[in-house]
Amino acid sequence: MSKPKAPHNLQSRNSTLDETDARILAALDSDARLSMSELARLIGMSAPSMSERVRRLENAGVIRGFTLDVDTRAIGYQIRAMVRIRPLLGKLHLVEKLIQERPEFVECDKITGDDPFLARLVVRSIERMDDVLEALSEHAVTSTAVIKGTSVKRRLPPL
Amino acid sequence: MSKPKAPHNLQSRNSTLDETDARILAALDSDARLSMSELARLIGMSAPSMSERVRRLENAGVIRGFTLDVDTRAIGYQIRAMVRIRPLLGKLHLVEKLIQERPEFVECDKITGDDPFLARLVVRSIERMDDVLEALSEHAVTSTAVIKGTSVKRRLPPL
DNA sequence: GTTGAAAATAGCACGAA
DNA sequence: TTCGTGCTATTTTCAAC
Repeated sequence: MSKPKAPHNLQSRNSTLDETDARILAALDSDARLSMSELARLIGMSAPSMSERVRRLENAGVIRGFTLDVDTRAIGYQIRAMVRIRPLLGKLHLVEKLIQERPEFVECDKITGDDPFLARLVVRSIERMDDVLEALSEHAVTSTAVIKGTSVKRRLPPL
Repeated sequence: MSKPKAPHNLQSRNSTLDETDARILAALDSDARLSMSELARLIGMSAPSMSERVRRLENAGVIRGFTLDVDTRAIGYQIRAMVRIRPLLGKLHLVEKLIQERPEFVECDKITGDDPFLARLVVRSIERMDDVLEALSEHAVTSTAVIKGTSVKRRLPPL
């Protein structure tokens, strides 16, 4: 009775997610601490199968981890900003190291264009922001845009 | 094995985190699915107390939620980019709505400066990226920087 | 994929510092 | 208040199918 499944391989490559996987990811994205049993109930299958599916998604590298969404304001970090960083000639690696070592930079991507780095900065106050940027000013030119609000909260792309 | 706790209220305001809370947040940030018992073992306290602390961090709004870290490449989204978006005169709200309705924009902040929006875009291919940007071109000017890599993976600010 | 039993865990009431 | 203990309900895991 092997019915050849339709090769609806919509993914451009890799780990083909079926619709169940998509629903699992969506559910876990909204609450990563859902119990496997509850998740199984939601999707409509048994707990052991659910555990196995989730484990597979982890092993396939689709799920990289389970993380926290922390409100940095609630712990005293009042200011968030996006900072474009252009190291002076020959200082690319030094500047990258400085960014990595400054924990107020909570995220940093390497990007194409005039400014090699785009970093997310979280600080307790404007004064502190100035300190952080000042520390870079000897080695890089920075452009800072303060975050006024959020239009789209982090979410998954269409599955 | 109890250490005398000093009221070192380091937070600039709000929800004072003690050192235990900081360790809890750090542990959950690296694995948000840690069981309360295991977490309790790590930190050195009983499971019920741990549950209560975590619940308090949630109620205080410090922990906003538990989320997934998904590798979008592993599900076929090969390209990531940061897009600065400047709506044409009078089109601010329209453009914001367009961004929100386009699921490939997985995050968007409202920022100060010439470009009101800075969005993270995740697409399956360059061609698809062009489609998305083209759809905005009638109402906004965009500047796109493709992400080549990561210097700092999302992390918590110093606690 | 399922079921069912054993081990681990979570949630609750209650008492101690 | 915050934490610990002991109890019960739930969940996880492992085996076998």
